[in-house]
Amino acid sequence: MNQDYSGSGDPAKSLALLWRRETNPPPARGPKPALSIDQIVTAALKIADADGLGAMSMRRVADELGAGAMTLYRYFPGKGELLDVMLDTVYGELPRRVVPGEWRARLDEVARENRELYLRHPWLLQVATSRPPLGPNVMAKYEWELTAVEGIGLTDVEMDATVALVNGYVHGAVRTAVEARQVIQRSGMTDKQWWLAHVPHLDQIGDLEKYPLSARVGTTVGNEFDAPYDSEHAFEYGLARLLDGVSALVANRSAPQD
Amino acid sequence: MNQDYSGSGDPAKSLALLWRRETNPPPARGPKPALSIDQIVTAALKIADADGLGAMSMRRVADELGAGAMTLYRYFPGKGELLDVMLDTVYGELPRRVVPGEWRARLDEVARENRELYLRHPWLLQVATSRPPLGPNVMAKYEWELTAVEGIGLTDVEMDATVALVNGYVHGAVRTAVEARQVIQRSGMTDKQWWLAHVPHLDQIGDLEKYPLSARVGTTVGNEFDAPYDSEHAFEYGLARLLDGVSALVANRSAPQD
DNA sequence: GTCAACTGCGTACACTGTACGAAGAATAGC
DNA sequence: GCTATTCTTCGTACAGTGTACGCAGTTGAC
Repeated sequence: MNQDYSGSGDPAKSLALLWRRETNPPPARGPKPALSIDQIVTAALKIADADGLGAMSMRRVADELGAGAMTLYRYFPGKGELLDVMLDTVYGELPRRVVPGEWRARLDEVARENRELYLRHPWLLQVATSRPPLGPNVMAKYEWELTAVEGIGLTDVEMDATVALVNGYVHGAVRTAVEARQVIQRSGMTDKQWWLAHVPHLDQIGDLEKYPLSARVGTTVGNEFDAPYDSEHAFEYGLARLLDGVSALVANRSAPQD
Repeated sequence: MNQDYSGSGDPAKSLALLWRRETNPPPARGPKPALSIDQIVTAALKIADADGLGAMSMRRVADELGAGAMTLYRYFPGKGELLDVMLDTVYGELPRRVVPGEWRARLDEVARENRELYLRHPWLLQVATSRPPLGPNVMAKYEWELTAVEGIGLTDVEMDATVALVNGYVHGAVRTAVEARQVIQRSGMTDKQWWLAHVPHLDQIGDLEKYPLSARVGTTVGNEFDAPYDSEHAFEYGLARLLDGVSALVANRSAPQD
């Protein structure tokens, strides 16, 4: 679900980092810093993108920059704050296109842009965002997402809930897809191979006839997709259902019949 | 998203553990084992429920049982297999009620039972389930979930996708709720306190007027719920939208008009 | 030239999963 | 009862983690 990391410290310090504002005038005496916030964030992003959050240790980031591990603590209070800045930074990659026309097209765009972002930076899926770092890109993202559902008859509360619903949906769908992709890599087995390795033992142990629906549906799905889980299809199916559901609410709001 | 843990080993050994089948006759010579699979799983569940998956280390589980850490490896090939058995065990807590009447009531029950389970065992949210351990309760759960959408006009593929959609939705909704609950505990601040601590600095740093929708909607939501995120409301809202979406599909299937 | 202020970073600590192998216990065969 | 065999328990070790502490060395003001 989440790493525990999030900048737990002083809001002033965190916000200064996120918006790249120096709170104090630069010190007159002493050596100039050899690194910068941006350099460290870039190095950390490179590692997280390539090898995952688990591989992004302070030592590894420092190595990447040819520095000692403790040096990073001159720039960030801790790993949590580094992660906060990484998050705000990649949110900056969102094109944030505002699609003209219907709200549904706009909300669809929100879902797809978020999906692309998660696929490009799968470590995002591990970052808790219930109290997001209030950097420029986090703010702009929320504003853009609200724009998609503004002026279509929803209340403010419904607007917020709808945006959260779409975000949550995309998060879950991509998590499932990425999990499936990673497990193939790690295990060196496709889903079909994995299944075939289990069936004979399962058959010997349990009464497979007790699960007739699972057997029927599992077989059909397996044949259709050559895998128990086809992520592309699942994403499209789920998004269509979700937007249909929102559609019903919007229709109800614009033409209430009771 | 996920801990990397899952029993990566030999299917025969994993399935034997899950179904509690001894593959070989019990050994004649040597001391009798002092522990049992069930004892270890019970201890591990107690720790995970109380303090989270992060606290559930092999050493801690062993301590709980008054044994040495390495002793556990006589019973489980590794931590992954222990987690597999834990997962199958808690799935056994699902009442798996089959609600009579409409499919929607059944699917609603599926969502709510899963929600209860996640709330009772939040560590479940951290366990990757793209290749679930094929134990008795995992199998029964899938069969029960398919029962909810059987015979309402969906194809096998749509049945599987619908069940996955509902499961994914519940996972995401509870994850968000649990995250919010935990962050309050850890930080000792309510969301409102946290927000109030940030606003003055934000105001000084950025141009808050650039985010008019966020300001308006954020304020309304904050007033309405006394928190940026009210999990009960969010769950109900999202589930209603989702089932409405499925409803549209089911209606289309039972009365195709094109 | 002196000194204060600053940066870089080595070391240390308490954790993790688990490979290895030694120590001890229980039984079979005599 | 004795020995050999087989099995269980678990101490130690290793390569990791985030980061507190404090020392060494650099820079610029006076």
